[in-house]
Amino acid sequence: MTGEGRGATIREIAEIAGVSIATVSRVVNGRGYVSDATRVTVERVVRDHGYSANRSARGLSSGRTGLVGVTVPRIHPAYFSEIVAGATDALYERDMRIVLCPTLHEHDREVSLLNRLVHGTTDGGLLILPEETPAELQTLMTHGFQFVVVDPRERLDGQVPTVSAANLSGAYAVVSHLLGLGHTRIAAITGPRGMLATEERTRGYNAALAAGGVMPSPQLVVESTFDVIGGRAAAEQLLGLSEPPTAIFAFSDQIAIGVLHAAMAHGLKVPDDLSIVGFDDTIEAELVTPALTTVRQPLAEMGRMAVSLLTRLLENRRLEALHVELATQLIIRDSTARPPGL
Amino acid sequence: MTGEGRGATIREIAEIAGVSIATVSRVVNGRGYVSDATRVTVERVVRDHGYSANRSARGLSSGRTGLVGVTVPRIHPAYFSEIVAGATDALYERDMRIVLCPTLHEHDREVSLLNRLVHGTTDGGLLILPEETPAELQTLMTHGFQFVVVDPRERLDGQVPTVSAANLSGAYAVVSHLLGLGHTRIAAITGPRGMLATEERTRGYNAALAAGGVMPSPQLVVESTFDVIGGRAAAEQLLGLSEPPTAIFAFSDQIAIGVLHAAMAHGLKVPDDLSIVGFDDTIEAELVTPALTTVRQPLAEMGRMAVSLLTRLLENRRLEALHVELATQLIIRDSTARPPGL
DNA sequence: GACCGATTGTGTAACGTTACAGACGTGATT
DNA sequence: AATCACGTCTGTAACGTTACACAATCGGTC
Repeated sequence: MTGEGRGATIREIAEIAGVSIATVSRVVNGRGYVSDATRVTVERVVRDHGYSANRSARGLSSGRTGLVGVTVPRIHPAYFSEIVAGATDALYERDMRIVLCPTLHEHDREVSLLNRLVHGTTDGGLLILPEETPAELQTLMTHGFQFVVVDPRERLDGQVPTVSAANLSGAYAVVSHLLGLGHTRIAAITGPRGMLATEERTRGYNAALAAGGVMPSPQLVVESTFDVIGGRAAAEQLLGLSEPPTAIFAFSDQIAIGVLHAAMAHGLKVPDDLSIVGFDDTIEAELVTPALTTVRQPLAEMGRMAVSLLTRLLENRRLEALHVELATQLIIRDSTARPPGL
Repeated sequence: MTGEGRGATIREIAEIAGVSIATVSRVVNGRGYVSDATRVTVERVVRDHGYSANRSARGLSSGRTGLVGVTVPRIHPAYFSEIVAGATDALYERDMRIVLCPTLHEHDREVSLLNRLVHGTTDGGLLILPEETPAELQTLMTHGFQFVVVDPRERLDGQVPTVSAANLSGAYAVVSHLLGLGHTRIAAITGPRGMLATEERTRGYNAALAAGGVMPSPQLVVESTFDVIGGRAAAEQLLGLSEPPTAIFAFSDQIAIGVLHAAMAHGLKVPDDLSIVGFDDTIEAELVTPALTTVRQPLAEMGRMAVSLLTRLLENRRLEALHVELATQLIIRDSTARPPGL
């Protein structure tokens, strides 16, 4: 049945140590009463024989697997990998491991993946930018699956625990910064319509313009995907206007880099001829020239926070009503300056 | 004992379908003889009740967990995440999942992690740029743990299956390209001494210089860490020489970006005043300006290949003597040109 | 000296699955 | 008629652990 994978069983350890398996179990798990003498003896035997509990058996018996499923659209973009890195780190401290499931943005794949994770594979889940509708997430909850959503795609009401960043205030800070430099024709290249991040940042953008007494102009707001290609195309559109913007607020660093490329293609110097601001503060922001002014999202921290919520959830069984929003911070680098002629 | 995690058990499915649990198991796993009629019936019941086998129970009974442990220094740098992405993808196709373990470059952490992975947690492992000494890896093997090493840090002899990239020929192609452009003062910023990647690329560098009839100059070879900071510092050193190089071959894209920053700080135009070549072809290479000429390592492919080796290993029990080296390819972009004055 | 509560240890029934050893027809072959 | 091979299905023993009920020991206290 089993492979030849070495490693003593709890029964062997018990026999060698001259105690019952229950005692060994209690020593290993650190629960229940065990005298110091017995504990020391058992611990020595365990160490000498390199014993480590079989996780499948433990999972079957206790109902805990020590595994947390993490679904994520794709591993690769820095945005996601930073969140995952934070989560993995926090889980490691709790002696738990991560089961990574990239969904490739495919809704069905994500659903089937979750179904499989639910039953006996994992203790709970972290859903990063999930494809599920709020209704599907509700269903998942009522089925007894414990999870935390990181960076929700849509607004989730009440029940589902979420961790997100302060998108609105981040966007507000960006536009205030640009207004402060003297810009008035400030464009925005948003993410896809309907996404929470897009909506919130747009609201921050509008609010800051209003506070600065600047009339918003519809043609200065262009929708895009959150990547370099989309950013570049949107920037082309903006730079082709009869009265082009002097500053562009890109809703992701990737978009901002696309803008940078477009600006160069147009022979514009950044930040002298055009100011550019990104969002996220992934590593790329500091690699490009000029280094991007951007909004720092505490990505790793979001991952850690999500783990923290999840473990509390797993212990207490739905305690606190939790929607956590972590603060964002404007990072001023070299891609923003006063508008030309000022 | 168990949590309230819903989901029917195999016994319930069997009862509803009017067959034995053994039959359900055979249908679900697609092994053994089952008549078409029974198969269809069981499949319908399974679908209707959203049944999915409890993985812990399966793991306990069959000795297979369907989980593969992946150790990786850090998740985040594109270099690693691309390999992991490839591996995850390949595992998904085999209905297996990945248990991700970042080692943070800590040798002890990696060892303890592996010890825990060995017993009943995973079926095997993928060790990306492992910290273990060859001797430790040998021990691991003789203990019956099945694994594949991706991008070995040191040369591993015979027994341990490895997947790596054609470092030597990649480096050779870089230097040939630079020589072809007319460069003769070609510097190299290597990775840390002793690492296989460093050694191989250095050999390729030297071989190409020799083939081109160019005398190597020791002061043109500088050691660095594989990151931007190290690259920048090493570049400063090279650019400060009385007779600075006209081209710099960086042993990673990160290093190359550091060089780019240093060049800008020195007021040098790339590629007009200085040609720069990277290695890896991670996304960053295309983001920066000018886009980097670099050596493409098929990172995702390496991950996929490692999975392929591992699954064969898990099925056949050590079949083929396997050291796979995947081809690299020179990608010429905008950071290389003829040397100044030619 | 009987009883109590606090400690420490034991024995064993789950947990849900797979693997294996059959049972039972059913034709074909001897 | 006996035997065999084959296809289909059943029943049940593991797998290694945890949780739980319960025994044993030991001071103290009435």
